[in-house]
Amino acid sequence: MNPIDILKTHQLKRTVCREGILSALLSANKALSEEEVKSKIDGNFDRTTFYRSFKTLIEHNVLHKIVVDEGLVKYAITIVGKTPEHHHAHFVCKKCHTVSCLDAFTFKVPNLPSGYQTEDSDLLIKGVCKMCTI
Amino acid sequence: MNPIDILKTHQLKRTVCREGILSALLSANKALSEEEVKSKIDGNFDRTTFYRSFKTLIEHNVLHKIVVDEGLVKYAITIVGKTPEHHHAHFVCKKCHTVSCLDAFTFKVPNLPSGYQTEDSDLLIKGVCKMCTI
DNA sequence: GTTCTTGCAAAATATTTGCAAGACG
DNA sequence: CGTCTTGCAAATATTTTGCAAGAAC
Repeated sequence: MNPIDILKTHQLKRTVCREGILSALLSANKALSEEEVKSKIDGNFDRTTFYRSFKTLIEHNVLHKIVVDEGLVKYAITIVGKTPEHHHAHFVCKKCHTVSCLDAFTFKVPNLPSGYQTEDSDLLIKGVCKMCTI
Repeated sequence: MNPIDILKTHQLKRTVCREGILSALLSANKALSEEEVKSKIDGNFDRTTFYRSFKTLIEHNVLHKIVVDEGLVKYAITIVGKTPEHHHAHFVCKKCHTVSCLDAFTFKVPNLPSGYQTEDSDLLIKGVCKMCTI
C-alpha cells in the first residue's frame, strides 16, 4: 500500500502534505505525533494544514488518533479487516514513549453490565516495550 | 468515604476547592469534567486552582483522568483494591457523553507479544449506555 | 473552470508559571 | 509561624475559523 493508492481509494485529492503524512506513517510502522511527522517530511507545512490533513484522513478512516493521558497526541494508519467484535489495542512505552498499534493482537470486549452496548473501544496498554526491556 | 477523610488519609490540606471537587465526584457517581464540577459546587474558583487541585489529587492517587479522543477531559475517583493484573474500564456514552467507571467490571489484559510488559492500562469502551438505550 | 487545499492572520481554548496574599495546621 | 494553596496576570500551547491565492482533477 502506498500513499497515492490510499488517497485514490478514498477519493481524496493527492496533495504533498497528505502524501507526506502517509509515507511518514507507513515507513515508521508506529504512531507518530504531528511533530514527528513534520520532521520526517521535506515540505514545510503550516500547522493549520497538518491539523486539517489529519482531520480529513481520520474522517475517511485512513488514520486514527491515539491520545495518551498526558496530552500526547499521535496518529496511526488504520488497518482494516478486523471483525467488528474484535478490537485492537495500542501500546505506549513508559520509557521511550513509542506508541504502537498491536495489530496482530485483538481482544474481545467482555460483556458489560446489562443495558450497555459496545460499539467501539480504545485500549491503551502502558508498560515497557521490547526494545527498552533488553 | 467523605472528602475530609480522603484528604486526611492522603495527608493533603483540607481546602474548600478540594473538598468541593471530591464531594461533587462522590455524589455524581460518574466522571465529571472541570466544567461539570464547577457547576456542582458553590465557591467560584479560578481555573488555575482547579487545574492545580486536580493535579494534586491525581498525583496522590485520589482521582484519575479520563481523556476521550475528541479532547474531552473528565476526572473520576480512584477506587482501590483491584488486583494488579485486573484492570478496570471506562465507558463513554456516544449519546449523552456520560463517562462512567465500570468498577465492578475488571478484565485481564491478554498476553502481549513477547518482550512487552504491561504495567497499566486504559480501556475506554464507547457505545450507548443503559439510560440512552431505553 | 470548478472544487478542494493551502497559508496566513487572528480568534478561541487550554494549560502552565511566577509571585504576592491568604489559609491551614 | 512555617508551609502549602489561592487568585491574578501573563506567558505558552493547542486548535479552529475566515478568506484569498493556488493546486488538483
